[in-house]
Amino acid sequence: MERPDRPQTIKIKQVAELAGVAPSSVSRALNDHPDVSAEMRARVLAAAERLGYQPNFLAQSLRRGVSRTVGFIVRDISIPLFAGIVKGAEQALESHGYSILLTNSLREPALEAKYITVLEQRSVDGLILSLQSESSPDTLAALRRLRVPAVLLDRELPGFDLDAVVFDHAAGVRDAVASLLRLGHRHVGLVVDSARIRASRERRRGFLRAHEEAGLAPAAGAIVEVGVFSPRAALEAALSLLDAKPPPTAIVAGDSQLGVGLLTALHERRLRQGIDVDVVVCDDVDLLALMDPPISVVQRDAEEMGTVAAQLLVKRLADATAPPMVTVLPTRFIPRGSTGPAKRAGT
Amino acid sequence: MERPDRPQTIKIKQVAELAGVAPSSVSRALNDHPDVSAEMRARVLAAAERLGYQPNFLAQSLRRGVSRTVGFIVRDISIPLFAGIVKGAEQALESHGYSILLTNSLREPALEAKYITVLEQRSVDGLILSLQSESSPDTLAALRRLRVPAVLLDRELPGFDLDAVVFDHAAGVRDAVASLLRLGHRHVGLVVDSARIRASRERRRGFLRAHEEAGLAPAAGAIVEVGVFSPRAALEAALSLLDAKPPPTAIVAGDSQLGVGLLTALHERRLRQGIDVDVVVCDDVDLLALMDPPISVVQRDAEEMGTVAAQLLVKRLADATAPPMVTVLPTRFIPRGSTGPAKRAGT
DNA sequence: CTGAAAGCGCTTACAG
DNA sequence: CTGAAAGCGCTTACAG
Repeated sequence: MERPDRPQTIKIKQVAELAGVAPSSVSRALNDHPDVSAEMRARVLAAAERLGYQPNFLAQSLRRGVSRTVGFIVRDISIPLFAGIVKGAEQALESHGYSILLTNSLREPALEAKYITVLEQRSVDGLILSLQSESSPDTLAALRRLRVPAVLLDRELPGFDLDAVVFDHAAGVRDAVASLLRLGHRHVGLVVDSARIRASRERRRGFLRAHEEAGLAPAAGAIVEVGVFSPRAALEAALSLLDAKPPPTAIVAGDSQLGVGLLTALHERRLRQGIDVDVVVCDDVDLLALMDPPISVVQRDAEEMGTVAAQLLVKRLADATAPPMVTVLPTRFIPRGSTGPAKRAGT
Repeated sequence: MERPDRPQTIKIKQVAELAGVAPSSVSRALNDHPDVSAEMRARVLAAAERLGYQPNFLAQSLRRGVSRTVGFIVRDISIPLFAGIVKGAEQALESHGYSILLTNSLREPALEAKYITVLEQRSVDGLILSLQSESSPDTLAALRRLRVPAVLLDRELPGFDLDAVVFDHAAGVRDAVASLLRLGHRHVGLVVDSARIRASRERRRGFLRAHEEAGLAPAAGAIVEVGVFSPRAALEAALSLLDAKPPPTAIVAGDSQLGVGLLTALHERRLRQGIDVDVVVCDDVDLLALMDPPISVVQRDAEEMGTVAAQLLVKRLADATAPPMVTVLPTRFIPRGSTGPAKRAGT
């Protein structure tokens, strides 16, 4: 009942011996070096093939000074948006021969900073970062020490000159709120994360712009900020809106977790979306369309963000001197059953 | 407007020079080698600290023959279950100094096999695998060539003697179906993935066991298998159940994607869960509890599966000779509003 | 207890 | 066009 002995890993030296040439020639032949005779190439390829030779990536990386590895820090991979981004990035990077080292910062700036350093120590060629805040001193210090390129996701770090991919949150929220105002809503609420990050600032901007364009003033206390995100804080923020006197007739939740908080709050208050309070969630999670009534959303393409981030990084690795690029990705309001004519407009 | 010159990476040689000792002594001091004098240790630590020395992981890995890196192949990280598993595994592995190289097989056996090889070439110390099938020849061949340990998630590969973590799907489905039968349902449907994987076989087993224990026979055609998963196939499988004559009074969906398929099918047929047809979904996604009525689920702990897989792998890396372990994780039926007394029992 | 040497598995100037 | 040598940045037997 012994395990069969598995063959040892084949090294370049063994290929060289079988082919009757020098290891350096094997390397050149396998790496498509121009100055290799046809005969040499054939002998080497045959020997490599026969032995099933696979070059050791670690050794190549050490010698070449390039690892074809990208570090990816997300706040929490179990949040669907981030999972989508990572999926998009992974596929795009893979097509260029890169692999992803993934870590979760769990929204802790200390971990974020630590992982930036750890990943650099692991010789990643670059980083893709979904940071928690735009002002954590630890993270900023780690970024200043960083000696490889980084692409930022949905954040802006003034003074850092990094490539970035951001969503045009303002446009989607503006369209959603404009639609609500057109439907007669006069008291629309907005729940966002801390205004210390770009995404929340942009959503607020879209919200205000829609009001401005409609010649209307937002209700007092219409915008609620969740300082540090947690499910509990999201729920409480939503409850505080629902419990306002008068309460809003429609509420926009800044992302899917805030959306879950809002729906939980509705549930606790025995209210229904689209009937008692109109609802928009900024993120299109598939189940939202299957609720009753289906929930209107501001949609964004997570995978595309990942794909674009990967492309920016690959470009940056090819040309360190090009000016940093910020790509803006669209968001789109999709009205569904949870938004409609205001029933209690002006309550 | 020049960028400030960032300091070059510090190497062991520079630490040695500053401390006035040999590089080998620096290495020993930093790696807590027993035979190092207190004075040597102090000088080296001071010099390393002063220069901000961080050993090059690639070089250490190559020399030590160990990379503290684990390869993780998931079918699709954007599926919440897998995201949860990866999160759990990442945290557990990180606490042991391991990082994760993540790849998505996209359910394609050819990619799965390729990534097993690629990850091995990248010198991972071990693999955690969420495979598509239990019988893909490419994958099995790649696994036979594999020279590092692997932990299997929710799959069984006879003849491979691998560590594995699996869910006790049968128990949760059995409890769910038993509950439905007790409530008077006499025609319960089950949608599962291909029976060629353990998870589906176990769910079917739980389904049959509940009937057996109740002394009842499952309705003809009660179990529908989705051969190769796709959203479309999931929808069609659910529709075929709903369109049966007579239709089931309750349906159990084998996982969250099949659940989405089922809910979409209900939507298309203008039926409501818990009112027209009772519904159980095997996976607790947070929005399911917020639907109206809330959906009964068979819950499992994705993060725990990741944590346990990581622990098994770490143990295996410490002791290659211990017998392979299969850890079984519980699943739990949580009744909610989408299941209740059969209204059309026996229709 | 410390240092000099060898070596992990490659690649790449450098001769020839 | 090919081979011998050096070197990527470390660690670890081996002397002393």
